[in-house]
Amino acid sequence: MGRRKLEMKRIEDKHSRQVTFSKRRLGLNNKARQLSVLCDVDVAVVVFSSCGNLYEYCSGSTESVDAMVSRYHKSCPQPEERPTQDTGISTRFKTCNELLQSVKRVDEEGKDVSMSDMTELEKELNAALMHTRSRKTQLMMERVSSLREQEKILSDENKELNRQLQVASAVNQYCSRPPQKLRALPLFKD
Amino acid sequence: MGRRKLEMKRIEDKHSRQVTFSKRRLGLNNKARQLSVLCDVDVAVVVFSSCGNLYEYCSGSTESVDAMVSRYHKSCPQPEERPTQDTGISTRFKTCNELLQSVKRVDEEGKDVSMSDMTELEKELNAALMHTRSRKTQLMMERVSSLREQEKILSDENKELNRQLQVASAVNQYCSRPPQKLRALPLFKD
DNA sequence: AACTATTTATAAGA
DNA sequence: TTCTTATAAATAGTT
Repeated sequence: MGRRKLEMKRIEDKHSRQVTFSKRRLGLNNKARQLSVLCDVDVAVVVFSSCGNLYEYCSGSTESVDAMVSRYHKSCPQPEERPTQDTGISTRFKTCNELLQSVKRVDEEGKDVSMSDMTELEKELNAALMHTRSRKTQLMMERVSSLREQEKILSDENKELNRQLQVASAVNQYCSRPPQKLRALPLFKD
Repeated sequence: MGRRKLEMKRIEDKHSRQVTFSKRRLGLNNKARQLSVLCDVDVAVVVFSSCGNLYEYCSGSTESVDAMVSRYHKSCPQPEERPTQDTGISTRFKTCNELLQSVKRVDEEGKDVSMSDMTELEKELNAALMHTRSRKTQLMMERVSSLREQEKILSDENKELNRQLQVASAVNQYCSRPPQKLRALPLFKD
């Protein structure tokens, strides 16, 4: 999508490649954000540039943030990943969308907004960011623990299967003795 | 981009949301692949769906997210000292502890600190925050991939054990037939 | 950084 | 699910 169709191969011109990288990296982040918002999922994008720089994007969901955060606080009292200092700021906004509307309004109305309004909005946005970050962490932690559980189940199942297999092999070994030997056994006496 | 413009908020209709998720997830992967090919960089995309499913995309078909991350670790022995991707701010502090000492000093000396010192410190703290966040994301991704790998290994082992067990049971069943029946079989003819 | 001609992605419909 | 198509969005090359 541009003045001409690009071949899907490495752009040889260094400058063009850099420009395309900047544009498309932002584009990718936008796509990730849209997917996350529209479909209510969490998305992370990580890009390692060839010279070793790291770029990442990470989404947060807007759904029932407060409930999530408090649940997370209750269930995860881990010192290492304590969600960011809850400053006691609570948004007066019901939804993240409402908050974004305010930002848009400020953006559109331009200079008609007071300093204190902006400060307030900054606080709100910061609080929303905290919540989002907490939720992201929580989702990842949940995913990790569910994988751990799955691992435990599989591991147990594995042990049990191994045991059964051992029993089965023992029986097989018994059965695979030559027939004449079998006939001599008490089991076949009658 | 479609028949009508979509509001950037959670799609409430479950079916539409699912359809959009499928389409856009593939779209995101395509964008990631294009970025990776055109600009010669490595890209990873991780999606956690709300019901806990994990979808990953990773440029370079042979390289897992995990491998990518460890490669990154190797090439950057001191990630905490690298300038951040977004701000380009690099800390003049060798350690996080040194930074914290500065904060403490500011806190104790109270008003004797200039505005520009505070601005500088704010920048440093912000940079440190960025690094911490990146590292956290990386560590979590690493954990998720290694757990996924472990899950795969166990799952394969499980399948194989089940197969072996099935064979073993079949043999057992054969062996546990009553002796008179066994004697009638061609195997015991002579 | 903006612009704009094109290409690409995709929402809704079938 | 898959295809089609009208339309929105992204972006390659230009300024």
